[in-house]
Amino acid sequence: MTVVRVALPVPLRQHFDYLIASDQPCQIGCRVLVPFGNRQLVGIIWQLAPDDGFDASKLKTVLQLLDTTPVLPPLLCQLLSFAAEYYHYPLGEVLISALPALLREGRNLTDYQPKAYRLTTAGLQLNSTALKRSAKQSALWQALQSHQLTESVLLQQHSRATLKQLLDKQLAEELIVPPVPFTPPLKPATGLKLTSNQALAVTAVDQACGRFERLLLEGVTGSGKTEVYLQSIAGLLNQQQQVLVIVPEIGLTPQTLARFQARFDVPVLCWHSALSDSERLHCWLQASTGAAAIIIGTRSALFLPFYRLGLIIIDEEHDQSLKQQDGFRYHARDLAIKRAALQHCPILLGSATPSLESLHNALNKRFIHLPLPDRAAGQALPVFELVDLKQQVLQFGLASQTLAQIKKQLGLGLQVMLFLNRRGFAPALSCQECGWLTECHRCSAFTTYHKQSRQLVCHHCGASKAVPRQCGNCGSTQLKPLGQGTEQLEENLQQLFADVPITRLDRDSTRRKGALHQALDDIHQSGARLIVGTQMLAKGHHFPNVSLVVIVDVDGALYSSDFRAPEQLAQLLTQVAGRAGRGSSGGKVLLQTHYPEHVLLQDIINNGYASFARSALKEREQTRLPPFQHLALFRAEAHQSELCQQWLQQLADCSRQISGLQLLGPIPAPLERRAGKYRWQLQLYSPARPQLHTALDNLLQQLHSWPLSRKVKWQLDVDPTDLT
DNA sequence: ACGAAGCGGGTT
DNA sequence: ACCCGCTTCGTA
Repeated sequence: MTVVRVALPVPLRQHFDYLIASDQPCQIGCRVLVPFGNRQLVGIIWQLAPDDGFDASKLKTVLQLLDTTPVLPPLLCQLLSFAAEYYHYPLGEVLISALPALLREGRNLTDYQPKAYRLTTAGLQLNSTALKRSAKQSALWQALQSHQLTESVLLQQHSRATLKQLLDKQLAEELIVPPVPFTPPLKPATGLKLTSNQALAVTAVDQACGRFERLLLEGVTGSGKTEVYLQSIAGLLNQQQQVLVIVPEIGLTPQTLARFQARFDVPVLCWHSALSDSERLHCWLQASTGAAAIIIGTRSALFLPFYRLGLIIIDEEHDQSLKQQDGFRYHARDLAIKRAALQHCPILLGSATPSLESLHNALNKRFIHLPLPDRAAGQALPVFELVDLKQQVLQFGLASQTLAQIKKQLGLGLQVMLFLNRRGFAPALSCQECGWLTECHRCSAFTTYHKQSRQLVCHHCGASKAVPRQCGNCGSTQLKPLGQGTEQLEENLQQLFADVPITRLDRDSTRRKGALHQALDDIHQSGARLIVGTQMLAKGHHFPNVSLVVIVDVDGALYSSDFRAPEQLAQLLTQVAGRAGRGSSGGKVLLQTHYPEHVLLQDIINNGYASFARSALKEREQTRLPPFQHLALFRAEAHQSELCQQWLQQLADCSRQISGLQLLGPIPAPLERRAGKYRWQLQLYSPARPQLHTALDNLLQQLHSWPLSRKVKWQLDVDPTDLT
C-alpha cells in the first residue's frame, strides 16, 4: 500500500490522505472515489506518497482509481492551483468545477471515448472455414483482416450483436482510438481585404505565435475585429494548432459560429451552458484528442484540456459575464492570460470598449496595443445627440423631438431601436390615495408590475404574486403603475404607430424556446419596424436596418455609488450605438436625459469611448481605485443584520493589524435585504497584489475559528466587478 | 411523549 | 458542504 494525497470538493482548505494498492497506476490529476465520513466523493490525486503524512494507521483506502491517465493534465493542474490560490477558493472545489458534470460524478471516461476494434492473435490465425456457419461474423472477420475499424465505421456495415460475438470469442478486441489531431485545411481560406490597421494587427498576432504575448485589439464597432480573429487563426490551423475563442454569454450567436465554420474547413465546436452533459463531454474529448480545431465557448471553456493550444482570443474582453458571479468567482480574461503564459502562446483581447484594466495594461506597454479606429467599410460612426428632458411635456416618456425623429426614420422605411433597461410594465404599483408602493416582503425593493402575466414580480429574489385589488396601507382600490418598463413602452408605441410592427427583446419576451431566434429573424426583415429592448440589445447582434437608436433613460446610471458605473455606462452607450447604421446609412443615437450638461455624457458624446476611458483612468489614479489599487471584497449574509455587521467588524479589526491595507466598511450592500437576508460588505484595498494576497490568507486562517463564521453566510470576492 | 429546529463538531 | 448527534422547545 502507498499513500496518495487527494483534493476533495469540500469547502475545507486542506487535503486528505488515503491508502491505495502500490501496483495501481496513480498519477497526479487522476480521479479517485474515496470514502469521506459516511459519504463517497470523487476527488483528484494531488500528491503521490507525501512524506509529512497524516497518521498512516488512521487512513482509509481509496475505493476506486477512476483514471489511468490524468483528466487534469499537468498544465491544467498548474492553472487551477494558481486560480485556487489567487481567488482563495478551496482547491478541491476548483479542480472539480473544471470537469464536465459526467466526470465530476465519477463516470468512467472510457465509456465515452471513441473505440476501435481489431483482430486478436487468435483472430488473425483463425482458419477461414471456422466461421462458415455465421455469414455475419465471417463478414466482420473479413473486414477486420486488413486493418482495425473505428466503432462508427464498423457499425455502418455490421451490427453490434455480431461485434459482441467476436469479442466474446476473443477473436477481436477493443482499443481506444489514439488522439488524432484535426487535418489542416486543404485549401487556403479566402478572407476579406484588410484595412492597413487590420493587416498590422494580423501581423502582430502572427509574429507572437509560439510564445507568450498579450495583445489588445481596440476596434470601434464595425471595424472588423472578427476578420482580424479569422485571419490570425489561419496560420495556426496549418500548423495543426488549436484555437480557443471565448465570447460573452449571449454573444454566442449562430452567426459567429457560422462565420468560423464557413471560413475554415476544420472542426469548429461550441461550448456553452445550453449543451447537455453528454454533448459537453463530447466537446471536452474532442479538445483533448486534438480533433477539435477551433472551440468557441463561454468562460468555462477556459478549462478545456486542449491537446495543442496555439492561441486564445477573448472577444468583448470588457464584458461582465466573463466574471463568474457565484461560488468560484474567477475572471475568465485574467485566468486566460495565465493559461496563455503556461502554454507559451499568445492571447488576443478584443473590444470596442476595452476595460480600464486592459487599457491601462496597453498604455503601460504590458500589452501590445492594436487600435482599429476606423470602420472597415468606411461608413461614418453614429452621431450622438442629447435630448434635454427638462421642462418638456413627455408623451409616454418620449420627448416630442424624439418622437418626430422616430416618425421620420419609420417614414423612410428604416428601423428604430429603443433601449430601456427595465423589463416588465412598470417598476411598481402605487396607491393614488396614500402613495403606498408594492414592495417585496423579502427584499428591500419594489415589485415590478407585469401586465400580461398579471403578476407582481420581484426582480431580485424572483418571487411573484397576483396583483392586489387594494392598497396594502389604506385599502383604496386606486392602484396605478408607476414608471415605465419595456412592456409598457411597447404598448404605448403600438398606440402611436398602429401600422408599424414592433419587436420586443427582453428576458420575458424571449423566455419561450425559439422566441429569440424568431425575433431576430423578424428584425432582419427589411422595412419600417420598432425594436424595444433591454441590455440584450447591446450585445453581439447586428441589425443592419437600424438607423436610429433611442436611449430612453440614461439618468439612472449617472449618479450611482459604484465606481465602475461610468465605465459601464460608457461601454453600454458605445455598444448600443454600434448597433445603429452598420448598413449603408449612417446612424444616430438619441440620449434622453435631465442632465445634458453632465461631464460624463459630454465626454462620451463629444470625444468617444477611447477618450472617455483615458480620462476615467486618470480619475481612478487620483482616487486610488482599481487598477491603481487592488480590491478584495468580503460579503456577509444573515437573517439578522447585526450578525453580518459584527462578523465584518471583527474582520475589519483584524485587517487593521495588517499594514498596507485600506478598508471601506462594514457597509450595507446596495440592496440591503435580499430573499429575506441582510447583506453587508467590507472592501479591502491594497497598492500591491502580493500584500493583498498575504493579508487574505492570513484573514482566512483566522476567521475559520470564529464562532460567528458559522452563523453568517460569507464569501470572498477577489477583483470584484460587481459591488452589489 | 415526540418530532422539528437549532447548534456544534467532524470529515484522511 | 454535508452528516450526525445532542439539546431545546412547541404541541398533543
